[in-house]
Formats: sequence, structure tokens, C-alpha cells
Amino acid sequence: MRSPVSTEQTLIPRQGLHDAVADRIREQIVEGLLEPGVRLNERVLCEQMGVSRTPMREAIKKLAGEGLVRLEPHRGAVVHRLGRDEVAAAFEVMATLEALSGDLAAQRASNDEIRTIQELQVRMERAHRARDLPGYYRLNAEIHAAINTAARNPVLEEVFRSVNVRLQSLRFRSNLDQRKWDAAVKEHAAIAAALQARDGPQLGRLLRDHLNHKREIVLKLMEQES
Amino acid sequence: MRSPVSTEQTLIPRQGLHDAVADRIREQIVEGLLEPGVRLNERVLCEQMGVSRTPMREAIKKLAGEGLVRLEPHRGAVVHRLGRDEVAAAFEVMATLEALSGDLAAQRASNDEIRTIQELQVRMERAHRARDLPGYYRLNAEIHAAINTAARNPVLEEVFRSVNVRLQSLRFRSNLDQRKWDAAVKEHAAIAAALQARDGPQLGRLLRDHLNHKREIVLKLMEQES
DNA sequence: CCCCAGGATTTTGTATACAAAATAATTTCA
DNA sequence: TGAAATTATTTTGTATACAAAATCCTGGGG
Repeated sequence: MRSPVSTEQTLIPRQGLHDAVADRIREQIVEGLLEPGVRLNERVLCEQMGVSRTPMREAIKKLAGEGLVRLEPHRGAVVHRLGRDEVAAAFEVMATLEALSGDLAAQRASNDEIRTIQELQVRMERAHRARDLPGYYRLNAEIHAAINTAARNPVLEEVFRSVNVRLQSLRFRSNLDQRKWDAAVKEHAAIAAALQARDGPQLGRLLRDHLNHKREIVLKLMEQES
Repeated sequence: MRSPVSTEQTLIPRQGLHDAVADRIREQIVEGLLEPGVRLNERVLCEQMGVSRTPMREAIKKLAGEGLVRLEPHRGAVVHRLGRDEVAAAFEVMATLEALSGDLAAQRASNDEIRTIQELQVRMERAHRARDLPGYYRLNAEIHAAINTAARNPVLEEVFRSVNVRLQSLRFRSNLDQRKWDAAVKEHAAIAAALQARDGPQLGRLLRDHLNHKREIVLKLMEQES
């Protein structure tokens, strides 16, 4: 299924079993292993992960706060199902947050950060030419995250991640067609250029449009599937 | 073992003790009863509220997810202290979210909602003339919440509340001077007018500016106090 | 054959018990 | 006397136990 987890066990300081368990479940939700609508059975999950119910329940409360699961009184937690309207709503918010992120990043990014992002852009274009979709997605996410970091606004960063997590379970399966893919890469080139020029308003506009296009693509895909 | 819990048990449908406890603690933090920096002692809080540690800990995890407290491994939770930078960051995000909220509300609000907001505006102006600061704050918050609801974007609404909660502990003590107050009311009149005209972009701009002014006021007050 | 009533079983919600880490207190030695 | 070390106490972290609600299963009646 997946090579040993290797990496991120010690990178980010965990706060105990709560967080480790929450991370595991979140991963399973985002990757689709836990599908929307299914109920989280505490006993089963506890046995799977070899922990008791106390940290498990605390983890589930955390995920509920993130909006990944919904709590039903006396009936446990179910994986939240994103409807068309909610996806549209989330993208509306994301578009605005990305625009702010870009605007701020253009003002505040260090030259080093800009250089790094340009480099990521080059590597992403390379992945695009190689038709390496997973690599493209990874680099794409890294670029957006880097811009976000360069915006020097921890609240924005946190809110951004919070909304983004819910959408990630969708994008995983959105293998877009070639034309849309080419267009997205083109948009990213313009984004990189605006950042290089430190043109905040322009970068904001481009990112907003970029996200709006992404929204349309995802919504189309959702309607196809249903 | 313990005297009956008395108050507010049935107002809002709670999901169990977790949420009830979380609401109580959140209230105490927002109202300043639990000051920034203090450590939450589980035993003490449990005795105060007459519950066991299990729901208490779940509640604290929830508050940590909301950013109101910070979890320190093996040392418990401390009430998060908002520094100048973080307040500025939060207002930057809020300004953008309010702008989006206004833009969407202008497009999507029902005539009924607009009427209701105009009415709130009238009552707020009345509170202003009467120098009724608490009433003013309450109506002010109601107007912003109403605009937010009219925007018909549940994700935005949730994110908005999430960021707003952290700032509420500040605004409580920000009794502004008369001139600033007058200016804010004037801004609100323009906001109400733009909503009436359903001018989304204009309403967005006004709300963004309004929040930016609020930010300056709050930052000034913070610097005075320190 | 379907539906529903009622008890058995599972599952969540809450409380308590035990283990490990951190804090506080006390003793010992320079 | 003062500081370090060691022990005692408190506090958090985790596991288990018990209560109440919900689900499941079975049997009876229409």
C-alpha cells in the first residue's frame, strides 16, 4: 500500500498519543481510506492503533474541530461528506485567502524565499512536462504553502491549512485533462512572475482567479461522479 | 457529592458535557476571567464545574483547536496570550474575510435580511446616541454576524467565528474615545447604505477599511497598556 | 411476508484508577 | 548559609470500569 512511513515521525513534535492518533485518522480520511459518511467506531479504531479510548476520543474531538468529522450525540462521529455547495463555499474562501496570501507575500517575502519558490516552479513545470501527476500535485502544494509562509501571517496560515485539509480528500482523485493541466501551469508561471516583480495586487488577482478555475474544475468533476 | 449545577443547561443544544464545559471555559477566557498565560489546572476546573476529567480534557482539546489555549506536553494547557503581531495578523485576515462576506451578502441577501440589518443599524445608532457602549457592541456584533449569515457561505461563517473568538477577549476592554466611536458609526452607515444598494465591491471595500481602522485602534490600545 | 415489540448486545458517555512526568519540599553536604 | 540532590507530592497522560443510550436480533402478531 505505501512504503514505510519513515519521514514525518520526528519532524513535527507530537504532543502525545492524542495528536499522533489524530494525524493517523486525518491521513486516512484525506487519502480516502475512511470514506465520507462512515461512522468511526471507537473500539475498532482503538484496536487498530493499539491505544485506549481516552486518547482516541480526544483525537476525534480535535478532528471534529477541524471539520473533518461530524459529532452526533450518543451516536459517535461520522466522516464529513462534502456536498457541492460546501465545496463551492470552501473554494470561495480559499480564493480570498490565497489572494491575501499572495498580496502579503509580494510585500514581505525574502529574496531567498522568492528564489526558492521560483525553483519549485521550475521543478513543477518539469513534472508537468514529464506527465508526473503526483509530483506535480506535491510541488503545486509546496508552492502554495511557501507563498503562504512568505506572507508572514500565522493566523492566515492556520486558517488556510484548516480549510485546505477538508478539500484535500477531493483533489486526490481529480486527475484533470491535459488542456486544463496546461492552463493551470500557465497560470502558475504568471503567478511566479508576479511574485518575482513583487506586484502584490496582481499576484492576489492571479491567485484568486487560479483558485476560482480550480473550483470550476472540481465542481465539474463532482457533478460527473454523481 | 456536589450542589446542583444551577444555570444555563438548556439554552443551546449541547452535544454533551464536552461542549458545555468548553463553552463555559471559552466564556471565562473571552471575558477575561481566565487571563492569558494562566495554566488550566484540570482538577480545579473539574471541581468548579462538577465534572470528571474525561469531558474536561476533551473540552480543553477543543479549545486548543480553536486556538484559545496552547497545549504544553506533560504540563497542561495555558490560556493563549495574543501578542501585537498576532493581533495584527488576525485583523488582516478578518478584514479580508469581512470584505468577502460583504461582497457575497450584497449578492445573496434576501430583502428580509437586508431589512433586518437596516433595523439593527438604526438601533445601533440609537445606542450610540445614548452612549450605551455595551448595547453598541452587542448590536455591532449582531450586524457583522447578520451580514455573514446573509453571505450564504457556511465555511466562511465558521472561519470567521473561529478568528473572531480569539479577538473578542481584546475588544472587551477597548472602550474607544468619542471621536473614534463617531467615525465607526459613520462607517457603519455607509456599510448599511452599500448593502441596501447591493453594491458588493463597495460593501467589501468599506468593510475591509472598517476592520483596518478597528485594527489600528486596537493596536494603539495594546501599545498603551504595555 | 411484513411489521413491530421487547429484550440482548453493542456503543457511546462519564467516572475512576493507575503510571509517568513535572513540580515542590526537604535533606544533605560543601 | 546556600546550593545541589533526593524524596515527596502534585499533575498530566493513559487505561479501565461502569452507566445510559442506541442498535441489533429475535419472536410474535397481523
